[in-house]
Amino acid sequence: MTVWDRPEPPTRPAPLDRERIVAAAIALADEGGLEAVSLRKVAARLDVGPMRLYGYISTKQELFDLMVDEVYAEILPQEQPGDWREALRALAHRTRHAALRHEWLADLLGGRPALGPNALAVGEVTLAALNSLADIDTAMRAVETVSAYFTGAIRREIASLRAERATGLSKHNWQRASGPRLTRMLATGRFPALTKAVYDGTDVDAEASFATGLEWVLDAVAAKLTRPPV
Amino acid sequence: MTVWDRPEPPTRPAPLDRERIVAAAIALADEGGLEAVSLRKVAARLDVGPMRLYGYISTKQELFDLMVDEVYAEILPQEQPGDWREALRALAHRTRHAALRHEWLADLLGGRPALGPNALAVGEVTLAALNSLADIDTAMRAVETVSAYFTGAIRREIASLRAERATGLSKHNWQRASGPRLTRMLATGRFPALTKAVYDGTDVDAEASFATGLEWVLDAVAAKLTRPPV
DNA sequence: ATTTCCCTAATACGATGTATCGCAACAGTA
DNA sequence: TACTGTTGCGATACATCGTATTAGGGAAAT
Repeated sequence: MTVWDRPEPPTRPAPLDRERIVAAAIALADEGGLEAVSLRKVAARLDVGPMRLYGYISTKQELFDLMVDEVYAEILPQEQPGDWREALRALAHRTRHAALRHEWLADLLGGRPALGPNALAVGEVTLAALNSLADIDTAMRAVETVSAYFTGAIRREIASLRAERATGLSKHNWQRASGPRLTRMLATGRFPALTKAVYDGTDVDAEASFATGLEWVLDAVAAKLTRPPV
Repeated sequence: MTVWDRPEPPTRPAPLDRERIVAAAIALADEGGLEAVSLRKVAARLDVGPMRLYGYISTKQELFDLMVDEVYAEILPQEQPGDWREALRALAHRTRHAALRHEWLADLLGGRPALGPNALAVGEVTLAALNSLADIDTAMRAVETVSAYFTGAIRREIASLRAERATGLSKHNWQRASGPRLTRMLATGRFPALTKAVYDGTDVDAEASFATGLEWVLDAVAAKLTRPPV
């Protein structure tokens, strides 16, 4: 019996697992933003019927959760950081860089509790860095405060970045020059402080402004950590 | 010619303006969250064809922008606040309360630059409160830092609130008791700091934790404002 | 060899955002 | 008063989406 006589084996279904699914979804999101992620497109990229995915996730939201946790793996520092301040600073900057690599992360950050394994691991090393310096409650408050800051700051930065991209102008230049409505509103004189800020404010690098605000918040945390040393 | 003889006048199209549209959209969002807002449903609530809305907005995203700016009208304080600290504190708390009234705001906050008239007005009074105390750049940094904090904190709070609502348990109790996977993961011993936080941490009121973190950040800002008095 | 069962793919459904098109009522002119 | 142009509204249409349901076919069990 030659090869020609034997029928082809039936096409086996493409092997699949969550890792592959999440990777495909992240690739789509990196290319076209969150809105480019549809279960149908993810499935297509894996040569699979859309319904197949429901064996691995039961809702699109769960896919987003998995994507976020995958990014937390990038955020998790490889080596144990030095002191608490370095740990929190690193967490903030690593999260920011992850969001710059995966802008869609900004849309998801803080949107729901992150309870995946990698997110937990990040939480663990972060809390651990504060272990010996404060009681648990203070430590949690510190982490939450810093996290709130950088979550909000990252979201704003990505939002500005997208707006710039959409208009093709830097935010500052846009406000000053062609944003016609804004220019008109500022010209009304009803917003003197804003106007001064727009025209006289220094254009500062996004990373620098992020870092500055972060150090302020870290200073605040430091004050609370050392005040009652516990 | 009696009334009976005269034909009814032709049904005039329902009068419409942005205000009505936005109000309908906000009502829908308050009832069922952002995902309950569809142009069709907004139109239906106004007894109008869906396409009619495109005379007033050109995209669903624009409707969201209008909704957000409408909420900024609630956030704008009625009386001029006292000192800068009071101004920033009030801004934070008023935004938080607005988000508790309109939970969907948390999904939109920081998602894109807020440039509507009410948002600008809020920005104006906020910046104005810092006018005499710092140069423009410092003032902007202060506002941005505080805003980043409360934006992130509000998002987290609403996210937790929804998660609690979905499971019917307080976050703390849920972690401790029935969240089976989380309990199992903590039991592995791989997350000692987290475990301690979950089991030994005090359950604190959301508003108190928001306020505490806020005061920390305000302390930090105060330090930077007074250091170089300018 | 036959039957059972599970997994896959196909089909189906209701909903969505928005483009397009045709019409009907009004304004202005003859 | 008849006619014509214009404007803006509604209906229809389309591609897409998340997901429920169904039917089929290969693997495992008998």
